[in-house]
Parts: sequence; structure tokens; C-alpha cells
Amino acid sequence: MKYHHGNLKEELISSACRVCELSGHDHMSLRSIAKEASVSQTAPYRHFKTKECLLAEVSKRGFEELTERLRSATNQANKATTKEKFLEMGLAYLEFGLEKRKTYDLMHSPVIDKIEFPELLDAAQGAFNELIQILKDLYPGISAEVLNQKCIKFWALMHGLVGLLDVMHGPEVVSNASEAMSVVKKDYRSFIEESLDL
Amino acid sequence: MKYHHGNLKEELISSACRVCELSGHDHMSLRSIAKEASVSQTAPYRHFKTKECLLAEVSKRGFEELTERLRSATNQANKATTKEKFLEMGLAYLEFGLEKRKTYDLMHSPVIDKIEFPELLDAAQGAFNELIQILKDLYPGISAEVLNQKCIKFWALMHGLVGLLDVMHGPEVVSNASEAMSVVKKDYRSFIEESLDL
DNA sequence: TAATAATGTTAGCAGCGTAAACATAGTATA
DNA sequence: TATACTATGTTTACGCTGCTAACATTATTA
Repeated sequence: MKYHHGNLKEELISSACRVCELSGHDHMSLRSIAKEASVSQTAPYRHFKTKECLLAEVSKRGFEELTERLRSATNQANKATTKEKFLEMGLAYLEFGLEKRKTYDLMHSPVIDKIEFPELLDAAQGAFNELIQILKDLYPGISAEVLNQKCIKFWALMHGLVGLLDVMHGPEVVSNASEAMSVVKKDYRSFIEESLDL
Repeated sequence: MKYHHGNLKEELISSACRVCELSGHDHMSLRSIAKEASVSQTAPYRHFKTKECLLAEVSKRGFEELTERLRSATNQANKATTKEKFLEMGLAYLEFGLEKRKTYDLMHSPVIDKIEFPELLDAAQGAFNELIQILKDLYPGISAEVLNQKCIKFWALMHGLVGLLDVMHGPEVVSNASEAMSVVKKDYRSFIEESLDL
């Protein structure tokens, strides 16, 4: 039984990510996470000044995973047209929002004050950049202003859709990610492409 | 000093609404609200089975105010064209989301399990109906399917915009509702109208 | 090797949601 | 009108929470 854990910070984060996606960030306690790591309840405070700091880390990893998913969605379909890649990216966004809904909620939750964690805005920007890139490919000569407008419209539409699907189709449908995705592919596929026309 | 308060339930709700919009629902405690009403900390339990029930009431009132704002936004501009009314409604939605941001967050927060509070879905539907009505006016012969699509697109775009403005323009801008609204009117007015073209 | 920094533990505070038992006031019925 | 019943309040207490302070152990560095 060694006194020093050696990898505690990392283990706390990954444990927090797991608990967050399983139970939601509001049902996540530092104490239970510490216990899961077989460590005293105050040990986390050597690595995170407050609970909010740990949540911010979870949120940041969420944005990183989202970025990665968006990137691989466009790369994987490398034989397809740019427009098809764009469609894949939209679906990947919605898929992330539905599969990791509780993490997605944390990422957009006010419990983390984004003013105190500017790195979260950077992480979000990372995902946004994936979108900017593919729109630049789609519209080579596009002006910065129009590009920005198209980005925001697409992003808002996707973000709004994730948030509203439960109102539209009932919470039961959305709580089942794969069921929700088949609804999305049936009813909302066109939304993604049409958002380009704006 | 009378033993029975007489109007406690109503006072607890309005107090909760105030605290929620001031500090956010995650900084709202039953005990502090009870104290504010000069009543013991367990008194609220005679009117609300759990804290979540009180939060649900706050959320419901949020949806009702949103509905009212949407309605009066279209009525007030009764000399304008239907399209102008529609624009006013979009702005009213964004204004509510920015002015009452913390209440808006609660309304879309997962801390309230919508499965357990179906009346919240009804209340949300009330706001949605305002939108349906004006779109019916705009497109008299529209099919139910296309109508629904237009509604969802508009709604998702507005909802997404409220959620993303802080990422786009920084949290400082959004935390000042009137400043945020002038950004909206400058940069996003066109979004509302163009959402009709989808 | 000795000082120092990093990382762990123990003990304890105040605040939280909530349940149980009890007190009082208002209402319905005999 | 007296009495039972119900609604609405209080007191007390439990277990959980985030977090601080004081102390212990290990790792690093001068």
C-alpha cells in the first residue's frame, strides 16, 4: 500500500468523466469520486482547487472529443464529396450530443463560469474550427463575414436541435441515443444540408 | 405573529423565481428561501414534495412568461405585416433568453426530469403554439409537415443562438442583456427572417 | 545528506435536502 | 356549539456535501 498514488489527477478526471456521463454532473460528488479512487476525500484538493475546476476539466475533454469526432467524420468519408463530408459532420455533431448527452449538458451548463475558464472557450473554438475548415472547402472564395454567418447558423441549428429534441419527440425517445439518432437521420438529415443555403 | 402564513406557497414560488434569476438555480436552497419567507426550513415541504417540484414550478412560469412575450410581441405590432410580426417574435424570443438567462437555463436544465413533470412539456408547447400560429398566418396553405419543419428550424436556431452567443461573443457580452440584444439586432436580425426560407 | 516541495491523511465546520414527530389553526360534521 | 379531521406550521435530527486547517509521508533538489 503506497502512500502516493502516482497517477491520481488523471484517474480522478477519467472517473469524473465516467460519473458525469452516467449520472449527470449534478449527481457527481468529489467524495464519491475520491472513494472510487481509493483515496481520502480531501486528496482531490491537491490537484483541483475546487470541484468546479474538476468539472471544467471534464467539460474540456468533452469539447476535445467533439472536435475529434467532427474531424474523423469528415476524414473517414474521404472518398465522398465535400458536401457529403459536411453532412457527415452534422450527423457526428448530433450523434455526440445524443450519445454523450449528460456530458454535452455539462459543456453548456452555467455551473462552470466560462469567464474563469477561458481554456473552455478555446476548446470550443477547436470544434468550431473544424466547421470553418470544411465550409472554406465548400465555398473557396467565401468572404469572412458570410463564412462566419454560415458557421453560426449551422452550429446554432445543431445545438438547438440537440436541446429541443426531447420537447419535440418526448424525453423517452431522446434518453435512448440510438433511437434518437434514427429519428434524426429520418427527420433531420435535410436540416443539415439546407442550413448551407442560408 | 400568526402560526399560519396564509399565502406561503405562492410566496415561496415567487421568491424562488427571484433567487433563480438572480443567482441561478444551482445556488438556490430551499432553506434560504424558507428563511426569506420568515418560515421554518421544513415548511416548504407542506407545499412541495421535493425541491425539484419547486424548481419545476419556476420553470413552468418561465415558459408561461415566454409564451406571453411571444404573444404580445406579435400583437403589439398589429399594424405591421405578418412577416414583421414574425421578426418581432424572433427578437422577443432572443430577448427573453438573454434577459432571463438563468431562468432560461433552468427551463432547459436536466435537473428537472421532464418525464416526471409532463406539465412542463405542455407549457413549452404553449410557446411553440404561438410560433405555429404565426407561421400558419404567413403561409396559409402550408402542409402540416412543412409547417412543423419550419417551426423546428426556427426554434432550434433561436434556442441554439441563445446558447452559443457567449461562445461567439464572450461571456462578458452575454451577461449584459441589453448589450447582448444590441449585438443580436445588429448581427442576427437577418437570421430570423432567413430561417423562413428553409 | 538536509532542506523543501509535492502529495497524501485526519478531523472538523457549516450548509444542504429531507424525514419523523409534534403543535396549532382552520374546516366540516354530529 | 363541541368535536373530529385536515391543513399547515415547528423542532429535531440524519446523512451527505464542499471545503479548510493541521499534520504525515514521500519525492526532489541544493
